[in-house]
Amino acid sequence: MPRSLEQPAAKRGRPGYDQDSVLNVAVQVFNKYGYDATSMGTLAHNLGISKSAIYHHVPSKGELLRLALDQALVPLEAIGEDERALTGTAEERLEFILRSTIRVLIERRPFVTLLLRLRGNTEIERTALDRRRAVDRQVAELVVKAQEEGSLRRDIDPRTISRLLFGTINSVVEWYRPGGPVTAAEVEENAIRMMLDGVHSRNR
Amino acid sequence: MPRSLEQPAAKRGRPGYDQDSVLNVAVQVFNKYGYDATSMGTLAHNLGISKSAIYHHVPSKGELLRLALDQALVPLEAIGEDERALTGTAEERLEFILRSTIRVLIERRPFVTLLLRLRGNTEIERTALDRRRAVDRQVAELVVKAQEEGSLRRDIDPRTISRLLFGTINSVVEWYRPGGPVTAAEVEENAIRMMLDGVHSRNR
DNA sequence: GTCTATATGTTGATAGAC
DNA sequence: GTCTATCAACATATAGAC
Repeated sequence: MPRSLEQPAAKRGRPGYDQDSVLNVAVQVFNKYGYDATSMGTLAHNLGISKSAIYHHVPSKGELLRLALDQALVPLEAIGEDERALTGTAEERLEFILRSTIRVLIERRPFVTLLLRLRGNTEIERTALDRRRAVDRQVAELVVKAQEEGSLRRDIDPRTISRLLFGTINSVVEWYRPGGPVTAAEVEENAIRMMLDGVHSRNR
Repeated sequence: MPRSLEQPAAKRGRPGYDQDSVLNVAVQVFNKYGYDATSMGTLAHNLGISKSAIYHHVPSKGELLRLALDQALVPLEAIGEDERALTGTAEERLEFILRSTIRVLIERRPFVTLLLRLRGNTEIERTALDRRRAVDRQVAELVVKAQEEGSLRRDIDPRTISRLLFGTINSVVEWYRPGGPVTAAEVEENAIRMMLDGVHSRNR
């Protein structure tokens, strides 16, 4: 069971890693250099231990990736199972999912970042991408329903809408940093307003 | 001097590559597997020639990347130097730049895709990222001016606005495919409308 | 939980023939 | 413009001691 993600989990004295603390450092390093460009040697150096010591905590580099991706996918999948994603108008459900996605994206930023950059080179990556696509599909369906409902504009192809919505939201991982000039709640609110109402001023 | 990018450039008989045709194939392969995950062996296989034959056309893997990134950066930088990006209201200039960026993104999709996925691991990558950031900065400044002008909403931090705008636009490379259900002109128009006016229907 | 060695394959790149 | 042969460096992963 994963511990709190707010702080590096363990890492008390100095080394003395457990799987969680290795995972947290690994994801940071993967995001900095890219998963493929990160060797177990580079990772070992960033952990301050030897390459072989990593294999005490995790059986392979691929498994390290799988564990990290799960940290993003589990909460993302949970959104779609929440009651608020399943009841109410399509507009309400859509907004709930968009807001929740932004929140998960920020709370688990390093893990989601890793997920969003996958290329599908290995079976592990392809499995993760399939799970991600299933999440995306739910939004695409809600966009169609919201258009039929009359709450979303009908002059734009629904697939284009849902893809641009995800593009907007997902880009947050590339620039949001905790402790920066904008709080997580502000990012959520601003992104939602921009997506729903646009950037034009209303008095025009 | 680069030739037309519409068709694979050369590749008449079968092999007989020149630098441009090697570059076009290379970028496709880089985007499929990721630059770092693509070995010269994989690339050679996709080209149908041997590894060493590639080195007749290009001195290194890094130089192949540099040439590809230039194909994206040159037209992106040209947008900011166009007269329409420098005259008129901030709103007009911003819309011109956004529309032009979407166009370049679609016209040079494989090259821009490569640029957008860089991690900055090598000097070549860092130089390209610097050039990209300079392009982004121009938009960020225009957003501030458009807010002062009164054409853009003032209740959202300008940095957040410009970053979400780029997030929306840049995501196009991940799903737009020529010959697909949506034309390039439609993508441009729809993305602009969504960014400026939002996805909400107007009669609410 | 960590280490030093080591096994085994793959990497980017070169030499030199055709 | 392409090839085969080759190399040193580096990759992931294992063995076994402390």
